[in-house]
Amino acid sequence: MKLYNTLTHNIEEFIPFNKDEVTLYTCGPTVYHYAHIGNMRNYISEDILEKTLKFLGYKVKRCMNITDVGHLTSDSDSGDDKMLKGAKREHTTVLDIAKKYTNAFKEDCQKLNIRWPDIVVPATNCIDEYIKMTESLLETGYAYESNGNIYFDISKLDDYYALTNHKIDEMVVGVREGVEEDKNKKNQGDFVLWFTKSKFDDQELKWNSPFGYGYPGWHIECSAISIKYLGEYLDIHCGGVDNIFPHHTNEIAQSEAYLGHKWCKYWFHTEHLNDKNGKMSKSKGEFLTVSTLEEKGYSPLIFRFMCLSSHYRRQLVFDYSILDNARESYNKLLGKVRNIKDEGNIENTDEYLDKFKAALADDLNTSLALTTLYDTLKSNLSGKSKLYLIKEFDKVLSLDLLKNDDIDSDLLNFINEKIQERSQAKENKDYALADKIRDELKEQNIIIKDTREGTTFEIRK
RNA sequence: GGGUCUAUAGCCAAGUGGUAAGGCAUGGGACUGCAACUCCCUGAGCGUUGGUUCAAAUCCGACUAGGCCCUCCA
Repeated sequence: MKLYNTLTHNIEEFIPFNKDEVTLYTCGPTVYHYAHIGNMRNYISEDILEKTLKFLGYKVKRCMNITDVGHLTSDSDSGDDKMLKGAKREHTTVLDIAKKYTNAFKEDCQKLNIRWPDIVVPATNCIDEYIKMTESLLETGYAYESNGNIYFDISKLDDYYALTNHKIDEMVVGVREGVEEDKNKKNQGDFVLWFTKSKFDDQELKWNSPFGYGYPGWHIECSAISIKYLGEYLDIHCGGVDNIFPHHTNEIAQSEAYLGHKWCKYWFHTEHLNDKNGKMSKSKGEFLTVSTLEEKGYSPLIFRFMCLSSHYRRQLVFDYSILDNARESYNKLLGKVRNIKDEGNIENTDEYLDKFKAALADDLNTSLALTTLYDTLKSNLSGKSKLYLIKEFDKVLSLDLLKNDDIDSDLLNFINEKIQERSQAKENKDYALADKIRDELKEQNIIIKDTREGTTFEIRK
C-alpha cells in the first residue's frame, strides 16, 4: 500500500513497525460544539484508511482522543479555553458540555457509517500520564518553568520544523488576529505543557501536580494517550491539515524528546472542505452539520459519497450544487444495485477485486475505487457475482449499497393504497387524478415507477 | 515575507512520458396516457508560456489565478 506521508512530503510504500498489527492514532474532536461537515470529512477519510488497511489484510488498532480540557484559543499564556466558553454559552458545566457533544459526535459518526475507534479516550482520563511526561521532560532539560507554567523548549531540538519546512527566522508572529506574544517563553515557538492556577482562576477542571494546581496544555494529551494505548512506536497519525502546525509539530517534539527515539512513521492529513469564502469554520459563514443536511432532506450518506468521489488530499469546495450532484449519482447507484437479480453462478471476480484494491492501495484513490464499482455494474458478470463484489466493496465504502431500508408498515400501507387509487384512476382514464397522486407522493420523496410487471415505488434519499 | 498545495469538459473527477477513464447534468432515441425509472447514443486536447524528448495533461523553468498554514480549528 502506498500512502502520502506529510513528514517526508512524498508518497511512500507503507511498512508498519509490526507486520501483524498497524497502530493508528486519530486526533479527535474538541467537544465544545457540534462538529461541522468539514470536520466530518476528515473522519470519513480516516475511516476509509482504517477499512482499507483491514481490506488489504492488516490488523488495525485504532485510538482516538476526545479533547475535553486544555484547548485554549491560543498557544500562548493567554486566550480562552474552548470548553469553558462552550459551558458559559450554554449556562452549564464543562463536563456536561463534553458529554453532550461527545454523544452528538458519536451520532454523526454513526450516520456517516464511520466506525467508532477501538479505543476512545477523553483527555481528562489521563492526567497522570501528562504529569509523568512533563516531569520527565523537566528532568531531561527539554522543559522549563516560567512564571508558573511549564513550557517545552523547542531550541533543544535540531529538527523541530520537520513537518512544515518552516524556517524560524521567517516566521511571522501574530499573523492571525488576536495572537499575542507570550513574554514568559524563552523562544517564541515554545509551547505550554502545564498551566497553573495563577493565570486561569476561572478554569473549572484543575488537578494537583508537582508543578502546582492547574491543568495540561492541549498538545500533551495526544502524545501521552497515543503512547499509553498504542505504544512507543506509532505507525500512522491522522488529522486535518490545520493540525500540522502547531499541534502535530509539537506532538513530535515532546514525544520524541520523551521517548528518546523516533516515534511516528507516517503522518496522514486530510485536506479541508471549504466553502466559497474559504475554510469552513464554526465562527463564520453557515455552520453546517450533519443534522443541517438531514433537515434539508439529504441523507448523510450522500455527503459520504460526495467525499469519496474526491480525494482526501484535495481541497473540496462545498456547495449545494455539488451535494445535489452527489445525490443524483448516489440514488442512481442504489437503483442500479437494487435492480440486480440474485441469480447465476459465482464466477471468478478477481479482476474487479484487484482493481478495487489497487485503487485504494494507491494512496486511497476512492474516486477510482468508485469507478471500479461502476465497471462491475456494467460488466457481464452474473447477478450473484456482482452482488458478491458490491458486498466486498461496501466493506470499505460503507455506503449501504445493499441495505434495504425497513419501511414502516403504516407508510407501506399508505403508499400501496395510493398506488391502488392511482391505478384505478388510470383505468378510468382520469389522468389528472393519477398525476396528482403521483405528484403528492413525490413531494414526500416517494417516487412511483411504472414497469411491465406493475407499479412499484422507491424512497429517494 | 516564508512554507505548502492546487489548476483536466457546465459540475465532481481519473490519469505520473505514447495522442484524454468514470459519474452527474445537457441533448437525442426506446419505453410511457404524459412523465419518472431503466436502457442506448451524445461532449474537452488538459491555466498561460518557454524548454527537455522521436513523443508531455503527465518531466523541468517562468508566469498567472486560487486555497491553506506561519501559535483557534478537522
